[in-house]
Amino acid sequence: MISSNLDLKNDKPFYLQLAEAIKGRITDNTWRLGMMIPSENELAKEYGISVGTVKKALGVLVQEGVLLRRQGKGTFVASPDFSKSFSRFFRYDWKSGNTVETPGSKVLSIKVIRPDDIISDKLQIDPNQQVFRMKRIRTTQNKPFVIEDIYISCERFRGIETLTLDQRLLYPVYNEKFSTPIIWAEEYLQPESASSEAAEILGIRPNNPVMCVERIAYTHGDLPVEWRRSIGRGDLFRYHIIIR
Amino acid sequence: MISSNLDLKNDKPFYLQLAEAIKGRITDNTWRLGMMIPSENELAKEYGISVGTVKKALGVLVQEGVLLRRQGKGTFVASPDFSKSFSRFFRYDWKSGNTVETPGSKVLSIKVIRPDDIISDKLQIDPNQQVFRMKRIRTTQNKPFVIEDIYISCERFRGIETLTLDQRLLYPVYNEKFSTPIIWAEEYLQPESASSEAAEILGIRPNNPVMCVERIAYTHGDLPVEWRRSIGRGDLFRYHIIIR
DNA sequence: AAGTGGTCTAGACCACCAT
DNA sequence: TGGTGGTCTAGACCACTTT
Repeated sequence: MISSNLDLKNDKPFYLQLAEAIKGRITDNTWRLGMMIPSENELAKEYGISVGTVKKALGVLVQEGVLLRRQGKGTFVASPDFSKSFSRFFRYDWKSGNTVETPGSKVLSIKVIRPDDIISDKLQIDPNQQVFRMKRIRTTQNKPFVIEDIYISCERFRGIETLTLDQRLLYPVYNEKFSTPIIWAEEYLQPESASSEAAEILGIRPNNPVMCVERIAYTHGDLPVEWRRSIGRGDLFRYHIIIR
Repeated sequence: MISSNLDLKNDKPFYLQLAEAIKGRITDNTWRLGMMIPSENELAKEYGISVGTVKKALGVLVQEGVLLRRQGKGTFVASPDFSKSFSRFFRYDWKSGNTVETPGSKVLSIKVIRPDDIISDKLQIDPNQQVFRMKRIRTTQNKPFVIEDIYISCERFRGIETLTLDQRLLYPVYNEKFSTPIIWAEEYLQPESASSEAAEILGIRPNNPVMCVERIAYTHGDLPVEWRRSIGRGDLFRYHIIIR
């Protein structure tokens, strides 16, 4: 076993060093999403530390959402499910007892472009590298309620333009076809008035209120891999957040 | 020492029982915001459990933001600072290198009213109990950018109408004058078009975009104590959120 | 029965803070 | 110097899952 041993000279405690080592094995795809990682006893033996310290390291990663632990079964690399946190933000339950419904989606266009400064900055890529620009609409009950403008690196997502993306969530595609799981994201929200083009697509009147959401989605290593700008119908948009 | 001992028959582990017991002492104001609580050794002795288990209980509460621990000093009841999380949501750094500025505030009116169903429901109070309704504007560089409509229980906040509230943050007042610290809050955001009255106050045109934020603020025991509805100028509003 | 994680103990040693 | 929390050990016993 070629174990990358822990460093006594490092001022970081063992449990944090181990947590980073585990994250490293996930980042480099040694351990993939959903896979079981070695047991507490194996890790303790491999790194030459006590089981208690291993437990502490694993606890940190569970807290961060990187790992899942199941008593009697094992410890697994977590598979973040963004479709859930996405739908949380829509008032699907607004004035109706409807069941939750996954929004439909339709790709309007995918083009290869040179990124402008904002996009290359957000995606942390070289401005000379090309990116895909995808325009997409999302629907509920067959009516468009969100327009999305999505930018991703051509290099990382080479070939995505040949896939069938209609009616699919993108993040599972990123994960399964391009080994790029989305781990976390940040969003910026602001209210705007609908442009005439947006209003026409969304079936509302120009200058009606819309919510503009900018999102940067990150994979392992806090690497940004997608930038998107969404315009949502104001009357269907309700964002819920807990502040602690 | 009248120690409420832990329950072996309870299926909850000791460390969770202890965490709840500590939260109870904070809720009933035995231990107040900012106060130091007994040391690990004292708690272990008092409850008849090992120090390791106490450490685990305290770790849970640190994670929840209830406690703060300082090596060499002690463990303290955390004082949530909402002014910070509030200002996070405004684009004070938008297109300018300005330093962060606490918004000014001016109370337009405080009235005693009977709550409607929505408000008595949100505040979980009897519909026959009276509430204060406060209208307030918040300013930056002496220009209004948010209109607030705030509802609080007359009983809990008896006498607040006699205080000088202009240019003050409300949550420190709740905490210091009424022993009601705000621990957490939930918000609902949606985009709207400015009404003519709102537009006049905010210095924008009717139907310009505004952000509507509804907030329920909770004190200890998840008890709602304030409901507020804010209308913010769309061009000055930018909400930032991290999704994990 | 064997292996997993979950809880708990009773220590040890360290780093930090006050006095 | 004594008290605090932070790290770490080397076990024990339990609950759960799989074979």
